[in-house]
Amino acid sequence: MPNNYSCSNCKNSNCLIRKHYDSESIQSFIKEKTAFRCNAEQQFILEGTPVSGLYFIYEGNVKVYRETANRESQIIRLSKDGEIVGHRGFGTNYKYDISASALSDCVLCHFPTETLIEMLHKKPELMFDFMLFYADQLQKSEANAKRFSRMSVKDKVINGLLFIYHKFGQTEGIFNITLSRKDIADFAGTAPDQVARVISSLKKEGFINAKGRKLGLAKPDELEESLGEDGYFLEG
DNA sequence: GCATTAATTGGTC
DNA sequence: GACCAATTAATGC
Repeated sequence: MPNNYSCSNCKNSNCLIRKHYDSESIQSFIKEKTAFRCNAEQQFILEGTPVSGLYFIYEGNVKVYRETANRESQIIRLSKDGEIVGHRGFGTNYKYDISASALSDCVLCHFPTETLIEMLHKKPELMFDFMLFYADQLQKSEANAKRFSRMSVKDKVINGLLFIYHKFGQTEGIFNITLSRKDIADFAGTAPDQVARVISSLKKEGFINAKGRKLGLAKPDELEESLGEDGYFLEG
């Protein structure tokens, strides 16, 4: 590899490839991996495009989304270091059914489909980890579907903010991820102006920190309690 | 600093 | 609660 984004330098303990990369049997496959930089806002998977393989986030934050006919978009997942992107299309689909863009400057690793398939056959432990991963994703996506029905706009937004808080954390009271109001809206399943309203009311109640456009939670625990019994969910 | 773009607020259905 | 318009704030150059 021409750069230093090799698996041996990788610090993502949650990466499935990283976990098995010492194994002799898959060395030759790992050499086929390509790593590349992706600037913030840049799209690297376009819905409807032929599946080329699987992406792993070496570094950075990414959004996975789908665009509807009238140019509305729905964020399906927010992903960070070590996570897999494009797995829905892997194996069976000919085309990607989602789009993906970088939310920050990223480094992405890419494995061609054939390479990965051969590698999975060569290394049953890796195959097993992938199976667990897919099962977990399925479970989460079902939990996710539950959330979307019957929840007020305010709760959707609060839920989204709590999710961001838990997944990405915050430093000095500000989220470790940059999201526009539109991104938050697309993630929570509402419109940006609704998000703005909820945020401004939360600000008045002292639940939110703001630095310019960036946000953070001031009292996450209390905010979490303010959601009803079945309000909060955790997904990965 | 200024121009561009995003966020916010208010109003209407 | 969705949609639109006007104002205001933040950011990039």
